[in-house]
Amino acid sequence: MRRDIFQAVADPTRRAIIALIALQAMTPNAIAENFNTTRQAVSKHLRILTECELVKQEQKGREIYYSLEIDKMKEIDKWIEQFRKIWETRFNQLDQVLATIKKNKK
Amino acid sequence: MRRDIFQAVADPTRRAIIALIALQAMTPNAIAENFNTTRQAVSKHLRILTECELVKQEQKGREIYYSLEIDKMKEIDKWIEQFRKIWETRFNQLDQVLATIKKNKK
DNA sequence: TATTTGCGAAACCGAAAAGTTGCATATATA
DNA sequence: TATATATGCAACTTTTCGGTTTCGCAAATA
Repeated sequence: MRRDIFQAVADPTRRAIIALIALQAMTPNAIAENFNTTRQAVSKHLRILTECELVKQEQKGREIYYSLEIDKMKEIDKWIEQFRKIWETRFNQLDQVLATIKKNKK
Repeated sequence: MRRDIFQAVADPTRRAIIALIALQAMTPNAIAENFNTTRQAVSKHLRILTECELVKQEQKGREIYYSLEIDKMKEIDKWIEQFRKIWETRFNQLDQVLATIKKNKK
């Protein structure tokens, strides 16, 4: 069981679930209605998402509402940041090259 | 074969390879030296990364240099963006709440 | 109280993935 | 030219993953 956030996000259904519950909490049944799978399959995805703390539960009677733990998503953003730095640097360099060309044309 | 960028990035070894070749191109042998796996395993990872266009090759004699296709990483960033919006909004809301508390204290 | 509903957990299955081994090919080098 | 080196590719094995089915439990409802 690897259960890290990148592995959790690798599955397209789980990404869809994440997007679905990002703004409002939903029950497993309600979530499952949006997909071509059974409630149990969704339940399994939710367990994986819960295990890596991407999702939190709130029990209301016999219903359980799942919602996104948005802060956890920042971990992915944090990993991406190192690459963002690279492409921003390159963009600035390209920008300078273009500026130089423009200057020389005058 | 799913071969999408999220599945590619799910593997920790592949993430390490990506980080390794982000700044300078490297040969499979040189990359493999950084891990506890065989060259063939690394080669397989590189193939997967190449297939989803995260990595590009440059042949030099009998050596092949692999480097990161940084633009492709933007796809992950793009997906994260929708959530960044959410947490930034919440942060601003929290900020307002704090400002209001401060104001009322005066 | 009996039945329905919402849910998680375990057992099972088929497909896919990750790693290993062995081999083929092309480029260096002695 | 013979050998060593760098690499990719295919076959095979083991593990993991996603899904379904079945079950049990608790809460709602008739």
